[in-house]
Amino acid sequence: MPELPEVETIRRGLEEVLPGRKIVKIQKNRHGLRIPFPASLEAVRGQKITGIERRAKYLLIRLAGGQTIIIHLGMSGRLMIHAKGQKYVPEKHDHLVLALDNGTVIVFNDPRRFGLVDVADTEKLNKHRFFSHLGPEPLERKFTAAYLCEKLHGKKIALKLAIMDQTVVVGVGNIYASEALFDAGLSPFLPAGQLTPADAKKLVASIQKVLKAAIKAGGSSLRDYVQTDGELGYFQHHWAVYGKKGQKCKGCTCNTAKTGGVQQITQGGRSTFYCPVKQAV
DNA sequence: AGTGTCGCCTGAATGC
DNA sequence: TGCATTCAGGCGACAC
Repeated sequence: MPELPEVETIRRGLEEVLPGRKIVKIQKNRHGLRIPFPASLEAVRGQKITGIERRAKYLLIRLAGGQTIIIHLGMSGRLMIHAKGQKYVPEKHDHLVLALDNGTVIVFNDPRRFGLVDVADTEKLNKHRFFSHLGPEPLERKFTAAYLCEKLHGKKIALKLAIMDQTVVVGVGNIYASEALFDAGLSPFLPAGQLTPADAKKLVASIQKVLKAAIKAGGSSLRDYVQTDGELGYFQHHWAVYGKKGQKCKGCTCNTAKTGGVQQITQGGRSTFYCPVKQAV
């Protein structure tokens, strides 16, 4: 699924082709995805795109008219760019198609339909229901060990769930939560409020490290992830613990015959992978 | 308020 | 072989 690094990679791809272009056609192939397509989506026709930004896992397409198209890819969403001259052949689950004034076609395909598209006034975006409650971006200065300790103070919730909480920090999904905790050598079960300042420092560094590495790799997390240029990519990414149940963790020095290797358990209805040796409570 | 659970959805993987 | 079941998960809604 697209997590922050994948969304950032897509943002960079879109930034290459969208700014300066005008949207000339909007084709809705169904009434909506997780939420209905807004009536105001029609009003973006004829508008010029001024920039592409990202907040958490949301893509933000800025329009000259003062509005922003909000796109979330959910679990299985893809954006594909068909440059002028590349024939657009409709595929199953192509839900929204935007045509630009230079012949480029942007397609939002999402089999599982957990994604969403909305339109909002750019100036009021921070008050929008998708954004008003969000915590800091993990790669920005506000996300520090001191902030994390203070935010988690008194919480009994498991650390893994805490760092996936959008109000704590955005963009850390199920895969990177497991990877970051492994990198930091912290137990996913630790009551979040018990995180020491020293370990918070490690955790912040590890979250930033794994996200940056994934962005550098060009986004990576799902097998069916497709880059915005339509090319398949990065399926070969190797996780340290994610998806490695029973196997040796990255750089493993454990006696896996005894430990059973990487453990897979469920927290909050989601799979958590961890090394019982390096991430002991 | 903090915490836990559910449901949305399809397709791949697994089970019998 | 083929059908049925399970699993994957972001995130809002809801229950306690």
